[in-house]
Amino acid sequence: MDQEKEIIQTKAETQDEILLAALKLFARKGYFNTSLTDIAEAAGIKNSSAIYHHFKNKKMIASQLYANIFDSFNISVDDIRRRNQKSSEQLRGIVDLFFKLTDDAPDVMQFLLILKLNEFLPEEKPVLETAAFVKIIKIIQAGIKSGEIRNIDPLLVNAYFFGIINNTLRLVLTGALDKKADAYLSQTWLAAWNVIAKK
Amino acid sequence: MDQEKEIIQTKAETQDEILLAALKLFARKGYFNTSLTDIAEAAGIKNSSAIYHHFKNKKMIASQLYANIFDSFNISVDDIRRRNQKSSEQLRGIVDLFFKLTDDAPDVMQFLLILKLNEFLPEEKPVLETAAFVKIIKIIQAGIKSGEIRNIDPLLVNAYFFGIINNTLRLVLTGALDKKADAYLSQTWLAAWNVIAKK
DNA sequence: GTCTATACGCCGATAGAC
DNA sequence: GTCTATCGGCGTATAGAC
Repeated sequence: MDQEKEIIQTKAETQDEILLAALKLFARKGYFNTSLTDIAEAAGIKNSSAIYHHFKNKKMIASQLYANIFDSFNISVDDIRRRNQKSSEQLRGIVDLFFKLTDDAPDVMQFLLILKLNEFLPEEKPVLETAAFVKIIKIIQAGIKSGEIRNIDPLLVNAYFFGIINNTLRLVLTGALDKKADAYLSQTWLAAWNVIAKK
Repeated sequence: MDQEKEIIQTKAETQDEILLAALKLFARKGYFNTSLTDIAEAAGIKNSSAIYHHFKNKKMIASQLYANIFDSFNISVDDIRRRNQKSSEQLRGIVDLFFKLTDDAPDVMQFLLILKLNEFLPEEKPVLETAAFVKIIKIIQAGIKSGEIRNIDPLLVNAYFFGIINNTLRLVLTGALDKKADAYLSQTWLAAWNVIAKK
Protein backbone atom coordinates (compact mmCIF):
# COMPACT_ATOMS: atom_id res chain seq x y z
CA MET A 1 0.00 0.00 0.00
CA ASP A 2 2.88 2.28 0.75
CA GLN A 3 4.27 1.34 -2.60
CA GLU A 4 0.98 2.03 -4.32
CA LYS A 5 0.76 5.41 -2.68
CA GLU A 6 4.27 6.18 -3.76
CA ILE A 7 3.53 5.30 -7.35
CA ILE A 8 0.44 7.48 -7.37
CA GLN A 9 2.33 10.34 -5.88
CA THR A 10 5.10 9.91 -8.40
CA LYS A 11 2.61 10.09 -11.21
CA ALA A 12 1.07 13.24 -9.81
CA GLU A 13 4.51 14.72 -9.42
CA THR A 14 5.41 13.99 -13.02
CA GLN A 15 2.19 15.64 -14.13
CA ASP A 16 3.08 18.69 -12.10
CA GLU A 17 6.54 18.75 -13.59
CA ILE A 18 5.07 18.68 -17.06
CA LEU A 19 2.63 21.45 -16.20
CA LEU A 20 5.35 23.54 -14.62
CA ALA A 21 7.66 23.09 -17.59
CA ALA A 22 4.86 23.92 -20.00
CA LEU A 23 3.88 27.01 -18.05
CA LYS A 24 7.42 28.27 -18.11
CA LEU A 25 7.86 27.68 -21.83
CA PHE A 26 4.46 29.01 -22.83
CA ALA A 27 5.11 32.15 -20.79
CA ARG A 28 8.53 32.78 -22.30
CA LYS A 29 8.23 31.61 -25.89
CA GLY A 30 4.50 31.39 -26.46
CA TYR A 31 2.32 28.35 -27.04
CA PHE A 32 3.09 27.89 -30.72
CA ASN A 33 6.81 28.26 -30.31
CA THR A 34 7.06 25.45 -27.81
CA SER A 35 6.89 21.86 -28.97
CA LEU A 36 6.06 18.82 -26.89
CA THR A 37 9.70 17.88 -27.27
CA ASP A 38 10.63 21.15 -25.56
CA ILE A 39 8.23 20.44 -22.73
CA ALA A 40 9.47 16.88 -22.29
CA GLU A 41 13.04 18.05 -22.14
CA ALA A 42 12.28 20.80 -19.63
CA ALA A 43 10.35 18.30 -17.51
CA GLY A 44 13.28 15.90 -17.41
CA ILE A 45 11.67 13.32 -19.68
CA LYS A 46 13.66 11.86 -22.53
CA ASN A 47 10.85 11.67 -25.00
CA SER A 48 7.65 13.54 -25.69
CA SER A 49 5.73 10.28 -26.04
CA ALA A 50 5.57 9.81 -22.28
CA ILE A 51 3.59 13.02 -22.01
CA TYR A 52 0.64 11.31 -23.66
CA HIS A 53 0.28 9.08 -20.60
CA HIS A 54 -0.52 12.20 -18.58
CA PHE A 55 -2.36 14.42 -21.04
CA LYS A 56 -4.51 13.68 -24.03
CA ASN A 57 -2.71 16.19 -26.22
CA LYS A 58 -0.85 19.47 -26.21
CA LYS A 59 -3.95 21.59 -25.91
CA MET A 60 -5.06 19.74 -22.79
CA ILE A 61 -1.85 20.77 -21.06
CA ALA A 62 -2.67 24.41 -21.71
CA SER A 63 -6.27 23.79 -20.73
CA GLN A 64 -5.22 22.28 -17.41
CA LEU A 65 -2.94 25.23 -16.74
CA TYR A 66 -5.80 27.57 -17.52
CA ALA A 67 -8.08 25.74 -15.07
CA ASN A 68 -5.48 25.59 -12.31
CA ILE A 69 -4.51 29.22 -12.54
CA PHE A 70 -8.00 30.63 -12.76
CA ASP A 71 -9.33 28.32 -10.05
CA SER A 72 -6.59 29.34 -7.73
CA PHE A 73 -7.14 33.00 -8.55
CA ASN A 74 -10.84 32.56 -7.92
CA ILE A 75 -10.18 31.04 -4.50
CA SER A 76 -7.89 33.93 -3.64
CA VAL A 77 -10.59 36.41 -4.62
CA ASP A 78 -13.11 34.62 -2.41
CA ASP A 79 -10.65 34.78 0.45
CA ILE A 80 -10.01 38.47 -0.10
CA ARG A 81 -13.71 39.24 -0.19
CA ARG A 82 -14.31 37.30 3.01
CA ARG A 83 -11.59 39.09 4.90
CA ASN A 84 -12.44 42.62 3.78
CA GLN A 85 -15.68 44.55 3.79
CA LYS A 86 -15.12 47.73 1.83
CA SER A 87 -14.70 47.62 -1.94
CA SER A 88 -11.52 49.64 -1.66
CA GLU A 89 -10.02 47.06 0.69
CA GLN A 90 -11.06 44.19 -1.53
CA LEU A 91 -9.56 45.82 -4.61
CA ARG A 92 -6.43 46.56 -2.66
CA GLY A 93 -6.23 42.89 -1.74
CA ILE A 94 -6.44 41.89 -5.40
CA VAL A 95 -3.82 44.44 -6.39
CA ASP A 96 -1.51 43.18 -3.65
CA LEU A 97 -1.98 39.67 -4.96
CA PHE A 98 -1.20 40.72 -8.55
CA PHE A 99 1.99 42.49 -7.55
CA LYS A 100 3.07 39.59 -5.37
CA LEU A 101 2.44 37.11 -8.17
CA THR A 102 4.39 39.26 -10.60
CA ASP A 103 7.46 39.06 -8.38
CA ASP A 104 7.04 35.50 -7.10
CA ALA A 105 5.43 33.71 -10.03
CA PRO A 106 5.97 35.80 -13.15
CA ASP A 107 5.10 32.89 -15.41
CA VAL A 108 1.67 32.63 -13.83
CA MET A 109 1.19 36.34 -14.31
CA GLN A 110 2.26 36.12 -17.94
CA PHE A 111 -0.39 33.48 -18.41
CA LEU A 112 -3.03 35.61 -16.70
CA LEU A 113 -2.17 38.97 -18.19
CA ILE A 114 -0.20 38.70 -21.37
CA LEU A 115 -0.77 35.49 -23.28
CA LYS A 116 -3.51 35.62 -25.87
CA LEU A 117 -5.33 32.61 -24.50
CA ASN A 118 -8.06 32.57 -27.14
CA GLU A 119 -5.40 32.01 -29.78
CA PHE A 120 -4.63 28.52 -28.53
CA LEU A 121 -7.61 27.87 -26.23
CA PRO A 122 -10.45 29.22 -28.36
CA GLU A 123 -13.10 27.13 -26.60
CA GLU A 124 -12.31 28.34 -23.07
CA LYS A 125 -14.16 31.21 -21.48
CA PRO A 126 -12.75 34.67 -22.15
CA VAL A 127 -10.88 35.93 -19.12
CA LEU A 128 -13.53 38.55 -18.34
CA GLU A 129 -16.23 35.88 -18.04
CA THR A 130 -14.17 33.87 -15.61
CA ALA A 131 -15.66 33.42 -12.12
CA ALA A 132 -13.00 35.55 -10.47
CA PHE A 133 -13.40 38.44 -12.88
CA VAL A 134 -17.17 38.37 -12.59
CA LYS A 135 -16.64 38.79 -8.85
CA ILE A 136 -14.39 41.76 -9.45
CA ILE A 137 -17.21 43.43 -11.37
CA LYS A 138 -19.45 42.71 -8.38
CA ILE A 139 -16.96 44.33 -6.05
CA ILE A 140 -17.01 47.40 -8.28
CA GLN A 141 -20.81 47.48 -8.38
CA ALA A 142 -20.94 47.26 -4.59
CA GLY A 143 -18.46 50.10 -4.37
CA ILE A 144 -20.59 52.26 -6.62
CA LYS A 145 -23.68 51.48 -4.56
CA SER A 146 -21.96 52.28 -1.27
CA GLY A 147 -20.62 55.54 -2.68
CA GLU A 148 -16.96 54.61 -2.55
CA ILE A 149 -16.59 54.46 -6.31
CA ARG A 150 -17.64 56.94 -9.01
CA ASN A 151 -20.96 56.16 -10.59
CA ILE A 152 -19.93 55.19 -14.11
CA ASP A 153 -20.26 51.96 -16.10
CA PRO A 154 -18.63 49.22 -13.98
CA LEU A 155 -16.92 47.86 -17.09
CA LEU A 156 -15.26 51.23 -17.61
CA VAL A 157 -14.25 51.39 -13.96
CA ASN A 158 -12.72 47.98 -14.43
CA ALA A 159 -11.00 49.09 -17.64
CA TYR A 160 -9.47 52.17 -16.05
CA PHE A 161 -8.47 50.61 -12.77
CA PHE A 162 -6.92 47.44 -14.15
CA GLY A 163 -5.60 49.32 -17.13
CA ILE A 164 -3.21 51.10 -14.82
CA ILE A 165 -2.47 48.04 -12.70
CA ASN A 166 -2.01 45.55 -15.51
CA ASN A 167 -0.08 47.84 -17.81
CA THR A 168 2.37 48.60 -15.05
CA LEU A 169 2.80 44.90 -14.32
CA ARG A 170 3.14 44.22 -18.03
CA LEU A 171 6.10 46.58 -18.17
CA VAL A 172 7.64 44.89 -15.15
CA LEU A 173 7.18 41.46 -16.73
CA THR A 174 8.75 42.53 -20.00
CA GLY A 175 11.63 44.22 -18.22
CA ALA A 176 10.80 47.72 -19.43
CA LEU A 177 10.50 48.76 -15.79
CA ASP A 178 13.61 47.52 -14.10
CA LYS A 179 12.66 47.23 -10.44
CA LYS A 180 10.56 44.57 -8.79
CA ALA A 181 6.82 45.10 -9.02
CA ASP A 182 6.72 45.68 -5.29
CA ALA A 183 8.68 48.90 -5.73
CA TYR A 184 5.80 50.39 -7.74
CA LEU A 185 2.96 49.00 -5.64
CA SER A 186 2.00 51.88 -3.40
CA GLN A 187 2.05 54.68 -5.95
CA THR A 188 0.44 52.55 -8.64
CA TRP A 189 -2.34 51.56 -6.27
CA LEU A 190 -2.91 55.21 -5.43
CA ALA A 191 -3.00 56.24 -9.07
CA ALA A 192 -5.46 53.48 -9.96
CA TRP A 193 -7.69 54.02 -6.96
CA ASN A 194 -7.89 57.76 -7.42
CA VAL A 195 -9.16 57.28 -10.97
CA ILE A 196 -12.24 55.45 -9.78
CA ALA A 197 -12.75 56.77 -6.25
CA LYS A 198 -15.56 59.19 -5.55
CA LYS A 199 -14.00 62.45 -4.54
CA MET B 1 5.37 52.43 -71.35
CA ASP B 2 1.77 52.71 -70.33
CA GLN B 3 1.68 48.98 -70.28
CA GLU B 4 4.80 48.80 -68.19
CA LYS B 5 3.38 51.24 -65.71
CA GLU B 6 0.22 49.25 -65.54
CA ILE B 7 2.07 46.06 -64.78
CA ILE B 8 4.06 47.71 -62.06
CA GLN B 9 0.97 49.19 -60.54
CA THR B 10 -0.74 45.84 -60.69
CA LYS B 11 2.15 44.27 -58.88
CA ALA B 12 2.02 46.87 -56.17
CA GLU B 13 -1.70 46.40 -55.86
CA THR B 14 -1.33 42.66 -55.46
CA GLN B 15 1.25 43.22 -52.77
CA ASP B 16 -1.15 45.50 -50.96
CA GLU B 17 -3.90 42.95 -51.25
CA ILE B 18 -1.67 40.31 -49.73
CA LEU B 19 -0.66 42.66 -46.93
CA LEU B 20 -4.26 43.63 -46.28
CA ALA B 21 -5.41 40.03 -46.23
CA ALA B 22 -2.56 39.05 -43.93
CA LEU B 23 -3.26 41.93 -41.57
CA LYS B 24 -6.88 40.95 -41.32
CA LEU B 25 -6.11 37.30 -40.65
CA PHE B 26 -3.24 37.93 -38.25
CA ALA B 27 -5.44 40.33 -36.30
CA ARG B 28 -8.37 37.92 -36.06
CA LYS B 29 -6.78 34.49 -35.78
CA GLY B 30 -3.20 35.22 -34.86
CA TYR B 31 -0.02 34.71 -36.85
CA PHE B 32 0.40 31.01 -36.18
CA ASN B 33 -3.21 30.16 -36.91
CA THR B 34 -3.08 31.62 -40.40
CA SER B 35 -1.37 29.74 -43.19
CA LEU B 36 -0.10 31.14 -46.44
CA THR B 37 -2.97 29.30 -48.08
CA ASP B 38 -5.38 31.33 -45.95
CA ILE B 39 -3.67 34.54 -46.97
CA ALA B 40 -3.66 33.62 -50.66
CA GLU B 41 -7.34 32.79 -50.56
CA ALA B 42 -8.24 36.00 -48.75
CA ALA B 43 -6.17 37.96 -51.24
CA GLY B 44 -7.99 36.43 -54.19
CA ILE B 45 -5.06 34.33 -55.33
CA LYS B 46 -5.61 30.71 -56.20
CA ASN B 47 -2.39 29.40 -54.80
CA SER B 48 0.01 30.36 -52.06
CA SER B 49 3.00 29.91 -54.36
CA ALA B 50 2.35 33.23 -56.05
CA ILE B 51 2.94 34.98 -52.75
CA TYR B 52 6.61 34.13 -52.97
CA HIS B 53 6.94 36.45 -55.96
CA HIS B 54 6.02 39.32 -53.64
CA PHE B 55 7.55 38.31 -50.32
CA LYS B 56 10.52 36.20 -49.41
CA ASN B 57 8.56 34.22 -46.85
CA LYS B 58 5.74 34.37 -44.36
CA LYS B 59 7.70 36.26 -41.75
CA MET B 60 8.55 39.02 -44.22
CA ILE B 61 4.86 39.69 -44.71
CA ALA B 62 4.49 40.29 -41.00
CA SER B 63 7.68 42.30 -40.99
CA GLN B 64 6.43 44.53 -43.78
CA LEU B 65 3.17 45.09 -41.92
CA TYR B 66 5.13 45.97 -38.83
CA ALA B 67 7.19 48.52 -40.75
CA ASN B 68 4.21 50.06 -42.52
CA ILE B 69 2.12 50.43 -39.39
CA PHE B 70 4.83 51.80 -37.17
CA ASP B 71 6.16 54.12 -39.86
CA SER B 72 2.73 55.52 -40.45
CA PHE B 73 2.17 55.89 -36.74
CA ASN B 74 5.49 57.64 -36.43
CA ILE B 75 4.55 60.11 -39.16
CA SER B 76 1.26 60.81 -37.42
CA VAL B 77 3.06 61.50 -34.17
CA ASP B 78 5.40 63.92 -35.93
CA ASP B 79 2.41 65.66 -37.42
CA ILE B 80 0.68 65.89 -34.06
CA ARG B 81 3.77 67.30 -32.39
CA ARG B 82 4.17 69.90 -35.11
CA ARG B 83 0.61 71.10 -34.86
CA ASN B 84 0.42 71.29 -31.07
CA GLN B 85 2.65 72.91 -28.50
CA LYS B 86 1.52 71.74 -25.10
CA SER B 87 2.15 68.19 -23.97
CA SER B 88 -1.49 67.82 -23.06
CA GLU B 89 -2.53 68.78 -26.58
CA GLN B 90 -0.03 66.42 -28.13
CA LEU B 91 -1.15 63.53 -25.95
CA ARG B 92 -4.73 64.38 -26.76
CA GLY B 93 -3.88 64.18 -30.45
CA ILE B 94 -2.40 60.72 -30.01
CA VAL B 95 -5.41 59.56 -28.03
CA ASP B 96 -7.75 60.90 -30.70
CA LEU B 97 -5.76 58.98 -33.30
CA PHE B 98 -5.91 55.75 -31.28
CA PHE B 99 -9.66 55.98 -30.84
CA LYS B 100 -10.17 56.83 -34.49
CA LEU B 101 -8.03 53.90 -35.59
CA THR B 102 -9.92 51.57 -33.29
CA ASP B 103 -13.16 52.43 -35.03
CA ASP B 104 -11.87 52.84 -38.57
CA ALA B 105 -9.04 50.31 -38.77
CA PRO B 106 -9.49 47.84 -35.91
CA ASP B 107 -7.09 45.37 -37.50
CA VAL B 108 -4.31 47.95 -37.44
CA MET B 109 -5.07 48.61 -33.80
CA GLN B 110 -5.03 44.89 -32.99
CA PHE B 111 -1.60 44.76 -34.55
CA LEU B 112 -0.40 47.77 -32.57
CA LEU B 113 -1.97 46.96 -29.23
CA ILE B 114 -2.84 43.34 -28.84
CA LEU B 115 -0.72 41.01 -30.93
CA LYS B 116 2.36 39.65 -29.20
CA LEU B 117 4.72 40.78 -31.94
CA ASN B 118 7.86 39.35 -30.37
CA GLU B 119 6.32 35.89 -30.61
CA PHE B 120 6.54 35.89 -34.40
CA LEU B 121 8.86 38.85 -35.04
CA PRO B 122 11.50 38.26 -32.36
CA GLU B 123 14.16 40.26 -34.17
CA GLU B 124 12.12 43.45 -34.54
CA LYS B 125 12.39 46.27 -32.04
CA PRO B 126 10.06 46.02 -29.05
CA VAL B 127 7.16 48.42 -29.44
CA LEU B 128 8.42 50.70 -26.69
CA GLU B 129 11.73 51.25 -28.51
CA THR B 130 9.96 52.22 -31.71
CA ALA B 131 10.59 55.75 -32.96
CA ALA B 132 7.02 56.84 -32.29
CA PHE B 133 6.99 55.56 -28.75
CA VAL B 134 10.33 57.11 -27.96
CA LYS B 135 8.77 60.40 -29.02
CA ILE B 136 5.84 59.82 -26.70
CA ILE B 137 8.26 59.51 -23.81
CA LYS B 138 9.80 62.79 -24.95
CA ILE B 139 6.39 64.44 -24.92
CA ILE B 140 5.93 63.23 -21.37
CA GLN B 141 9.34 64.49 -20.31
CA ALA B 142 8.58 67.89 -21.80
CA GLY B 143 5.27 67.93 -19.94
CA ILE B 144 7.02 67.21 -16.67
CA LYS B 145 9.54 69.95 -17.31
CA SER B 146 6.88 72.50 -18.17
CA GLY B 147 4.89 71.60 -15.07
CA GLU B 148 1.89 70.19 -16.89
CA ILE B 149 2.54 66.64 -15.79
CA ARG B 150 3.31 65.23 -12.34
CA ASN B 151 6.97 64.76 -11.65
CA ILE B 152 7.29 60.99 -11.55
CA ASP B 153 9.23 58.48 -13.67
CA PRO B 154 8.19 59.12 -17.31
CA LEU B 155 7.91 55.38 -17.87
CA LEU B 156 5.35 55.18 -15.07
CA VAL B 157 3.47 58.16 -16.47
CA ASN B 158 3.40 56.32 -19.76
CA ALA B 159 2.28 53.09 -18.06
CA TYR B 160 -0.59 54.80 -16.24
CA PHE B 161 -1.77 57.00 -19.06
CA PHE B 162 -1.70 54.41 -21.81
CA GLY B 163 -2.80 51.73 -19.40
CA ILE B 164 -6.16 53.44 -19.22
CA ILE B 165 -6.30 54.31 -22.91
CA ASN B 166 -5.13 50.98 -24.27
CA ASN B 167 -7.08 48.81 -21.88
CA THR B 168 -10.26 50.63 -22.79
CA LEU B 169 -9.53 50.19 -26.48
CA ARG B 170 -8.65 46.56 -25.89
CA LEU B 171 -12.13 46.00 -24.45
CA VAL B 172 -13.68 47.74 -27.43
CA LEU B 173 -11.66 45.62 -29.84
CA THR B 174 -12.62 42.38 -28.12
CA GLY B 175 -16.25 43.40 -27.97
CA ALA B 176 -16.43 43.50 -24.17
CA LEU B 177 -17.46 47.14 -24.45
CA ASP B 178 -20.26 47.25 -26.95
CA LYS B 179 -20.21 50.81 -28.25
CA LYS B 180 -17.80 52.36 -30.69
CA ALA B 181 -14.56 53.61 -29.20
CA ASP B 182 -15.61 57.16 -29.96
CA ALA B 183 -18.41 56.88 -27.39
CA TYR B 184 -15.82 56.45 -24.64
CA LEU B 185 -13.30 59.00 -25.89
CA SER B 186 -14.03 62.09 -23.84
CA GLN B 187 -14.41 60.48 -20.45
CA THR B 188 -11.52 58.09 -21.01
CA TRP B 189 -9.26 60.95 -22.03
CA LEU B 190 -10.26 62.83 -18.90
CA ALA B 191 -9.61 59.82 -16.67
CA ALA B 192 -6.21 59.20 -18.21
CA TRP B 193 -5.14 62.82 -18.24
CA ASN B 194 -6.17 63.41 -14.63
CA VAL B 195 -3.96 60.55 -13.50
CA ILE B 196 -0.84 62.23 -14.79
CA ALA B 197 -1.74 65.94 -14.70
CA LYS B 198 -0.25 68.14 -12.06
CA LYS B 199 -3.06 69.33 -9.84
C1' DG C 1 5.23 4.71 -16.89
C1' DT C 2 8.99 5.56 -20.02
C1' DC C 3 11.41 4.15 -23.84
C1' DT C 4 12.23 3.33 -29.45
C1' DA C 5 10.34 3.49 -33.66
C1' DT C 6 7.37 5.20 -36.76
C1' DA C 7 3.16 6.99 -38.99
C1' DC C 8 0.75 10.98 -40.57
C1' DG C 9 -0.50 15.59 -41.86
C1' DC C 10 0.18 20.21 -42.47
C1' DC C 11 2.55 23.95 -44.01
C1' DG C 12 6.34 26.54 -45.65
C1' DA C 13 9.00 26.65 -49.59
C1' DT C 14 10.93 25.43 -54.46
C1' DA C 15 10.91 24.02 -59.53
C1' DG C 16 9.32 24.75 -63.69
C1' DA C 17 5.47 25.12 -67.31
C1' DC C 18 2.68 28.67 -69.23
C1' DG D 1 3.17 36.92 -62.39
C1' DT D 2 0.29 33.00 -61.56
C1' DC D 3 -0.40 28.40 -62.15
C1' DT D 4 0.46 22.85 -61.12
C1' DA D 5 3.16 19.74 -58.93
C1' DT D 6 6.02 18.35 -55.47
C1' DC D 7 9.61 18.29 -51.88
C1' DG D 8 11.21 18.45 -47.16
C1' DG D 9 10.81 19.06 -42.45
C1' DC D 10 8.83 19.59 -38.23
C1' DG D 11 5.68 18.48 -34.76
C1' DT D 12 1.78 15.89 -33.17
C1' DA D 13 0.38 11.62 -32.17
C1' DT D 14 0.26 6.30 -32.05
C1' DA D 15 2.02 1.40 -31.61
C1' DG D 16 4.30 -1.59 -29.09
C1' DA D 17 8.56 -3.38 -26.51
C1' DC D 18 10.39 -3.25 -21.94
